[in-house]
Amino acid sequence: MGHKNSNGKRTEKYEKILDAAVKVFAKKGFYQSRVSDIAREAGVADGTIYIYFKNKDDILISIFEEKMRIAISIFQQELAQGENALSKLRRFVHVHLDLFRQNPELAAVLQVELRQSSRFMKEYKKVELKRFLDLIGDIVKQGQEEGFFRKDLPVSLVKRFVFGALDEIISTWVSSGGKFNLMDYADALSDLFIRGLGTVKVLEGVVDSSGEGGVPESASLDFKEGGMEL
Amino acid sequence: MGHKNSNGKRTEKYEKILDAAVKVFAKKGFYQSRVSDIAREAGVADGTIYIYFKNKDDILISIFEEKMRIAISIFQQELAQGENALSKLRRFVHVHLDLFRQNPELAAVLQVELRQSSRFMKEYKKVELKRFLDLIGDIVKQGQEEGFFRKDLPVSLVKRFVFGALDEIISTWVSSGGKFNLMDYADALSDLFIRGLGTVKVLEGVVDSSGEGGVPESASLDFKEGGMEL
Amino acid sequence: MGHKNSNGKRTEKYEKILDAAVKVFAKKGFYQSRVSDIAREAGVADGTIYIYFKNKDDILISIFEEKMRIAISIFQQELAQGENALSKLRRFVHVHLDLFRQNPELAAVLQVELRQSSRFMKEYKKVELKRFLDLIGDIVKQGQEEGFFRKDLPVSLVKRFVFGALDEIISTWVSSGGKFNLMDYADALSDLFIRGLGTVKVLEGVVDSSGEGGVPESASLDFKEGGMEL
Amino acid sequence: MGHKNSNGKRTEKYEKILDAAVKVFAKKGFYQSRVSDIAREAGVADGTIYIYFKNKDDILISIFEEKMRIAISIFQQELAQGENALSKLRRFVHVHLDLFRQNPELAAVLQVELRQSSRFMKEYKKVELKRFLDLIGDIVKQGQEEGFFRKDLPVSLVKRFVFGALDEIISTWVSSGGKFNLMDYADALSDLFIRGLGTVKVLEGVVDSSGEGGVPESASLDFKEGGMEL
DNA sequence: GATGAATGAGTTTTCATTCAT
DNA sequence: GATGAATGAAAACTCATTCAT
Repeated sequence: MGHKNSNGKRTEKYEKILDAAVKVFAKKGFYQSRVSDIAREAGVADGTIYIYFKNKDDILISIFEEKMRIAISIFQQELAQGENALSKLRRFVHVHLDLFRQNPELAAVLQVELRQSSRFMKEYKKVELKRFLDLIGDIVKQGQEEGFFRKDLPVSLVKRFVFGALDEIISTWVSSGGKFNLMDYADALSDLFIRGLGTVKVLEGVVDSSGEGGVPESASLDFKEGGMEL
Repeated sequence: MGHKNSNGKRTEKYEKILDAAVKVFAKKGFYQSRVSDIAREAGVADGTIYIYFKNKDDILISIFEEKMRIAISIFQQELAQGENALSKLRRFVHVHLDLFRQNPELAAVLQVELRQSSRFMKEYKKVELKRFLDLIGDIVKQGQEEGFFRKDLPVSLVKRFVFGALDEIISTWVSSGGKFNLMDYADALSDLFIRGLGTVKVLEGVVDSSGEGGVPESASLDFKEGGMEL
Repeated sequence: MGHKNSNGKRTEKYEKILDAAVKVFAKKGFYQSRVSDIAREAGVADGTIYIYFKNKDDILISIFEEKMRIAISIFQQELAQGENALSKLRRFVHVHLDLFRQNPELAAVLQVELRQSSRFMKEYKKVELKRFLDLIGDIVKQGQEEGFFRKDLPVSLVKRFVFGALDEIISTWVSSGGKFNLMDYADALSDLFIRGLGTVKVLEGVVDSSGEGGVPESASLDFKEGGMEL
Repeated sequence: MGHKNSNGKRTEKYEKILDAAVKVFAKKGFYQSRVSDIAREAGVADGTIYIYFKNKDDILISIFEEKMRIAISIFQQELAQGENALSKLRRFVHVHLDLFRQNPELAAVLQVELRQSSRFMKEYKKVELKRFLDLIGDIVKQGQEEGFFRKDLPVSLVKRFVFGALDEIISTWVSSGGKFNLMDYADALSDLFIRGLGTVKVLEGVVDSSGEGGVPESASLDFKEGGMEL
C-alpha cells in the first residue's frame, strides 16, 4: 500500500503526486484532468508519475485505497470511544462531516469522482465502500441489539439510508465551495437518523404523548430474504 | 426544449437518439461512451446526431432536461392528489422509486453520470435539480405548516436529506443490476423520513409512552441564516 | 484481404496509404518510420490511417500480405509456362529479380524490414514466406523427379539455399540504391544453382571430361529425418 | 575498440554489458529492447551503461565490431591452414556454421538485427561486413587463379552468393530455435558451392560422362565493369 | 435532411539519457 | 566509477466534429 523506497518508507514524491491528484481531480474531475495537470501541480515531470503509478486509473484507485484506509482507521478509533449505538451514531456523523470539512478536496474526489461508473471503479468501489458502509451497519446492528433501534428494518437498507443522506449533504457543501458551516448540521442529522430509527424506548425522550401508542406502521414491514445487498 | 421540426413536433430521430444515449451512457458512462456508439444504437449516422444536438455534452444535458421535465410533471400530477404533507411524502417516495424502477437505464444516467463534476454539468444540475429538490422542499414546508413536521430543521437540509437517502437506495439498486425489488422499501423509507421529521403530533401514533415527554434534543437546534442552499 | 468499400472495391485511399508506407518503410525502416510520415507521404491525415489499418504493425503486415499475394500469383503464372524444372528455375530467378527490380521500394521493405524479429512478424513471415519458399521447393522436387537435380539433397535445404542467395544479391542491389543492373546476374545465378544442383545428366552438357568419374562426394550425404524445416 | 581502463585492459563490466546486450537483442530485437533490460541482464545500473557506451546504438555497433573482429580473426586463422581454395571454402563453410552454432544468440543478433536498415547501421554494416565478405572473395579469387573456379563470374557476385546462401540457412536454424543440427549441412553446402563454381577440372571428379562436353552456357556470361559492389 | 469518410487536435505513455549523490 | 530517480521529448492512437456528397 503506497509506494515505498528501499527503506520501506513511503516516498515523498509519491505523496506529493497523490495530493496533487486529489487537488486536480477535485477541481476538474477525473476524465477532464490531464496527467500533465497533476504533474504540474505536483511539481514533477510527466514521466515521474509513471514511476509511482501504473497509469492514470491507478492514481484514482490509489487515492481511494490510501484515503479510505486512513478514513476508516480514524472512524474505528473514534467509534471505539462510543458507549452505545446512539452515541456512536452521533460520533459517526460528526467525524464524517468533520473529516470532509477538513479535506474538502478529498471529499470532492471521493464524493463525486468515485461515483463514476467506469467498470474498474465499480468493482473497486464495491470492496472499499463496503467496509465503510459496514461501519454504519455495525452501529445499526448494535443499536438493534441494545434496543435503541427498530429491528424491523434491514441493516442493509439503513446503512445506505444513513450514508446517502450524509453523502448528499456533503455533496451540497462541496458544490457550494464550502460556503456554509458543515458542522452546524451534525446534530440535526444525527437527530433525524435517531428519530427515524429509534424504538419507543428512544422516542419516549421525545414524545410526551400519553396516548396508548398505536403500533408503529413500520411494524408491518416485512422484508423477505434476498433483498438489497450490493 | 427538444428538437422540433417546422411543425413544432418533436421529431422521431431526436427521440431515438436521446433514448439511445440513455442506454449507452447508462452502460458505459458519459466519458467512456463514443458518439458513434450512440449513433449505432440509434441506427443513424454519426453526423446525424449533430443535426439534433450541438455536441456530445448537449446530449447529456438534453437527457437531463427532457427526462427531468417529464419526471417533474409526473410528480406534480401525483402530488396534487395528496391531501396532506404526510401522504404527499409517501407518494413522493413511491413515485420516485417506481419511476426509476420502470426506467433503470435512465436511473443509471441520472444517478451516476450527473454526479460528475464537469463544469458544464454543475451548472445544469443546479438548475434542473433544484426544481426536483423543491418538490421535496414544498412538501416539507407544507408539513411544517400543517404541524406534522418539525419546524426547527431548515427545509434546505431536509430536502437534501430525503433526496440523498432515496438517491443512495436507488444507486444501490442500479449497481446491483436491479436484483432486488425496489418497491419493497418504499414504506420503510417513508417511515424513516416521517419519524425523523415528525412532530409529537405524528409520533404519538408511534410511541405509547405516557411519560411527560422531555423536550426533544432537536429543540435546541438553531440554524442561523446564510446556511445551506446550493 | 485489402480494405474494401461497400461495393467490395478496394478503396483508393487504402492503396495510397499502403504505397506510401512501402516508400517510407523502405527509406527509414519500420521502427524509424512515423505514422505521421506515412500520412504525409500518402497525403492524408494521421487519423485516416487508422480507418484503414488497425495500427502501425498492421500496415507492415498488410504490405506483406498484399504484395506477397501479388508476387506469388505472378510467379505461379510464370512458372506454369516452364516446361521442365531447369527452365522453371531459370524463370523463377528471372522473375524474382525482375519483380524486385521493378519495385525497388517493395524489395527494400520485404528484404530488410521483414527480417526484423518482432514476435508477431516472425509468426507472420512463417506463413507467407513458406508459400514463397515452396514455389522453389516444388521446382526442386520436380527437378529431382525429372532426373535433373540430385536427390541426395533435402528440398528444405535447397529451397533456402536458392532463396538466400537470391535474397542477398537483391539486398546488395537495394543497398546500392539500384546502381547496377540486377538482371545482368540472372543467368549467372541460374547457372550457379543448376550446376550446384545438377545431376550428371545435366553436367554432361558442361563437362567434357573423359575421366572415369568418381562418385561425387555428396553421394555420401545422408540427411536423417527431423532436420531443417522452419 | 572496446572500453579500456587506464591500463588499456578491457574492463569486466564492458564485457558483461556487451554479452547482456547480445542476449537481449537476440531475444527481443534492437528496437524492442530497452536499455534497462540490458542493464538488468548485465546486473548493472542503467546509468552505468552510459559510462561504457555512448548510447544505445553504440552498443549494437560495438557488438558488431567486437564480435566481427573476433569472428574474422578466427576465420583468418582457420583459413590459413587450408591448402587450396577448395579446402579453404570447405573450411569457411564449416567454421561459419560452427561459429554460429556455438553462439546462437550472437548469430541471432548478427543475422537478424543487422539486417535492419537504420541509417547508422547501414554505414556500419558496409565496413564490417565488407571485411567478412572479402574473406570469401579472397577464397574465390584464389580458386580462380588455381583453376578450380570459373573465371567468368564476378567475385563480387560469388561472394554474396555464398554469403547469402549460408546466411539463410543459419537464419532458418536461428528461427527454428536451434532445433536441427546445423553442421549436418556443412558438406552439402560446400558441395553446392563447389559444383556451382567449379571448372571442368573440378567437375571431372563429379561427372563420369565421356561426352564431348558442350560449352557451358555460362561461357557467354560477360559482366561489364561498374557492376555490383556494395 | 442524412451520411460517413476524413480530419487533426489533444492525450497518455514510453524510454533513452542525464546528473546529483 | 556507479547508481537509479527524474526528466521530457517524442510518438501512437482516439474520437468529437465537420462537410462534401
